[in-house]
Amino acid sequence: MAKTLKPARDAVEILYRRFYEGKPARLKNLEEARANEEISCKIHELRAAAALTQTQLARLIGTTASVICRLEDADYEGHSLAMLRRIAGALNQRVEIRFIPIRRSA
Amino acid sequence: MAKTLKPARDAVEILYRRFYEGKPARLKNLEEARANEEISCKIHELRAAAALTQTQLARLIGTTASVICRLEDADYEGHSLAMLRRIAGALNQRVEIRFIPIRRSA
DNA sequence: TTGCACTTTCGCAATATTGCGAATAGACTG
DNA sequence: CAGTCTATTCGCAATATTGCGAAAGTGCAA
Repeated sequence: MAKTLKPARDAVEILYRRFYEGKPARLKNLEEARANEEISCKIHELRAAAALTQTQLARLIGTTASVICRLEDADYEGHSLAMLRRIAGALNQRVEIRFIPIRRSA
Repeated sequence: MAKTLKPARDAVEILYRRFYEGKPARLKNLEEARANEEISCKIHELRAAAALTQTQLARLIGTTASVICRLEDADYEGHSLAMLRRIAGALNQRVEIRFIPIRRSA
């Protein structure tokens, strides 16, 4: 109440301050969630770009539509390299993995 | 016997022709093996660059040295995104994943 | 040679991911 | 409306990855 913070710009910023700012563990979870979401999104984009249905892609990699659906769910946390490679292979892509340094802002 | 191939340059090329050329399944396995080897190598390099022993890195990510050793084994096929992220996180890196189109040479 | 730190290999239990069918929901068309 | 195609959710078995200790293999220095 006291410290007179300058007013937050919007709801997102308010929520960020309340739940994440200065809480490394939560920030880490947030980053993981974003990373998973990104992968799900890429899989969906790749499939869409190839103009395939979930069932068609599933058959290409030897599994079922429900599995593809699970992979494209942004909340899915079980992404594996093996599955990414299977999908990439079916769509004539390869998976590149890079480790990128993070500059920590103290 | 007949077709009069021009002589192969070296043993590697001979072996390549005998076992891989024109055999997509084997080429795919070869590519996977190379990808796994590359990841193992990167993990090792990252750890070396951070000047950590396997035991030290293991403690950073909450596991044991034997696990790290397994990951750095070039023949290991079980690399997972989860583990790569744990290692990256401990070493202040992030894992970037990209799908890259393969130009198929017919 | 011994000691010491580090690495590697092995086996098995614990956990996580995948396989897959069934049921449901949504969108679109005739 | 029914019919069709697509997407989503659920549960559980099958497979894959991880956890972890014990034992043995390296390399180096005293």
